[in-house]
Amino acid sequence: MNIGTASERSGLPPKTIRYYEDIGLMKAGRAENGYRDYSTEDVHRLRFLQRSRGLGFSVEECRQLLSLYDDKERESAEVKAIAEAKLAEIDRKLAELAGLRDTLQHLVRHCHGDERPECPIMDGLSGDHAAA
Amino acid sequence: MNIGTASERSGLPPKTIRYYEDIGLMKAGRAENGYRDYSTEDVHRLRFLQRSRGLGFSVEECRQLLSLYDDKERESAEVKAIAEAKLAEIDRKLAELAGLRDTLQHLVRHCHGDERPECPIMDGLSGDHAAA
DNA sequence: CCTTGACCTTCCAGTGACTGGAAAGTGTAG
DNA sequence: CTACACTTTCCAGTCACTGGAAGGTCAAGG
Repeated sequence: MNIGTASERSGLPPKTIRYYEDIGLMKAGRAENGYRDYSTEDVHRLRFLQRSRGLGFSVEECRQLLSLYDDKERESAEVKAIAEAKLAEIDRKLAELAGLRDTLQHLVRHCHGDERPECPIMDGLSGDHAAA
Repeated sequence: MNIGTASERSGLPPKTIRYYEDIGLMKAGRAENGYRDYSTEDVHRLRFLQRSRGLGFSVEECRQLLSLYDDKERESAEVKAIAEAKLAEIDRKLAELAGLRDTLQHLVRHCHGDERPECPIMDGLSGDHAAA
């Protein structure tokens, strides 16, 4: 199947699929006319990539995951370790983002938001106390 | 004061301060020897930038915020609108990240993580059911 | 006075993960 | 036959820095 179809079925834009090939993440066969040719298995690998990226794994982590995916002898412990590290990272990001949210919300709540120039948001961003 | 001192006091690396000057976000005076020269007010603006960026505002948003910061006649409503839009965006990101976390945690919890090759994480990443 | 080393300058290149667009070839439907 | 969608490659741009090279400046120690 052509790249357009593989794109639809995997949820990855054609540009991204070509990019993944460029960086050696996913190579496809070629038809006689020079067009890339994708098998159903290829589409599975693309979906795998689409999901992993969507779950926050970096391209390099996807490369690892993909090689484990291909390795039928791999140990599940290896996969679990990678996933757990990523989970911890997501938790860190969540906490950080929640902190930002609170600071910003505090600022917004205390701003009267009218035509006057006084603004606690500005004060909060420029002051020396607390914040992020 | 030199860029190194301004860097320490603002929390921004010298490279970043020069970069901000490059993109016209923050220009500094020059001493006779050609070194950049920062005033206390400059350091305040740098801190403002450091905080705003840390709170997730893009450089372009910081540019807006900074011009409002400089405009003593600005209306707080304007600032509030920008901050509220950013808050909504952070909430979206938080929800998305929480979703990822749940999916990944589910996967990790169901993986026995031993020497066997069977792995629910891999299945979850490659399968067609569910996931973010 | 000279050297050392920390600091400063500019400029160019690279990061991650794409995305956009140009120019040209291919396939298909009317 | 023509239009148009799809494909190819390649080059450039995005965002917000960051690294490094090559060279100028400055204060302290010998």
